[in-house]
Amino acid sequence: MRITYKGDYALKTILRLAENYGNEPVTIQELAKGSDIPIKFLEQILLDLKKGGFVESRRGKIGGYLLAKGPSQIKLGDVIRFIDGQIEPVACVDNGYRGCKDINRCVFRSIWKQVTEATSQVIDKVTFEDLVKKNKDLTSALIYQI
Amino acid sequence: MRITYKGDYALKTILRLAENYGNEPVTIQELAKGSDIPIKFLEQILLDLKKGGFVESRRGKIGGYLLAKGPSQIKLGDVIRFIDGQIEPVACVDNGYRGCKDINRCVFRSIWKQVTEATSQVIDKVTFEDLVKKNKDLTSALIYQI
DNA sequence: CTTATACTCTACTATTATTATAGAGATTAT
DNA sequence: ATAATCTCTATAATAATAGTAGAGTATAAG
Repeated sequence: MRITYKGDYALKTILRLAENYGNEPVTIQELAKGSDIPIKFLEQILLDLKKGGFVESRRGKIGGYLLAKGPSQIKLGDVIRFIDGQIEPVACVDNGYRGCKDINRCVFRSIWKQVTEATSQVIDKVTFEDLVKKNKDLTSALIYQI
Repeated sequence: MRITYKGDYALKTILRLAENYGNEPVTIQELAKGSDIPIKFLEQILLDLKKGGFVESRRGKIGGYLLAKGPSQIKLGDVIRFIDGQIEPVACVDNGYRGCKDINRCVFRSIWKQVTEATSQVIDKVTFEDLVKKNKDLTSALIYQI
């Protein structure tokens, strides 16, 4: 698995919208500025996320973006897989793969499967509800420190 | 972590040399042909692996490549890290990273660390001695099947 | 019904990493 | 000497990533 900038931006944006869940839509402008993301790049990412069913949009004067479902219903792994593709470290773990002559004899393949499985365990057990909570705790802990 | 073709070739080559451990050097020619790797590409990879202390070479008529240490002393993770770089899914897990404004408040960071840790657990516990054995078992099982 | 605001869509460009390919040079066993 | 083999550097082709540009569409509000 490799998280690209696109993926990183997508995750940050979803987190931001998760924190805003239940409130008014947030504009691309605000999202971009708040997370330090190039606005035109974020536009594309948001369109993707919309196609993926993660966000909804409203046009016009009081437009912006909203989470399409509750933060508890979006797993971290869902977004990662949708934006950055399969989490496998090599293509050969994928079922459609036909690059290797004798894939069934490949001792590495089972290793990649183990890595994939271990990674899934981590990213599929965390929802954005968890992340919102965690983020709140982190921030308040920091304030308390000061 | 992402295994590139270069990494894949490197692993296959080390495995091949591990199987040959204790015997005569194997030429690039043979290694390339046996694992279906472009020969000129493999040349470069072998030079890298030599710099990394994984293999030794002999020039001249009966030249070729040898493993520089015992298969039990080479972990899968060693080769992966050396050839394909850090196994972290994003750069920010790396200590030198300074891309994020408030990295200490990043809820994703701990996730990436967990993924990294889980991946290490898999790739650092397997040596090429293990892989040679596993490969032998796999092959004989296949023969037995026929 | 006009206007300002905000999302939508498609095309294009720059940069970097990956995956090679090419060819001249150096070493060594025979 | 010479044939076989590794060594080294440069270059090229392709694809992925990251970002930019601009014209178009929808909508709330006056």
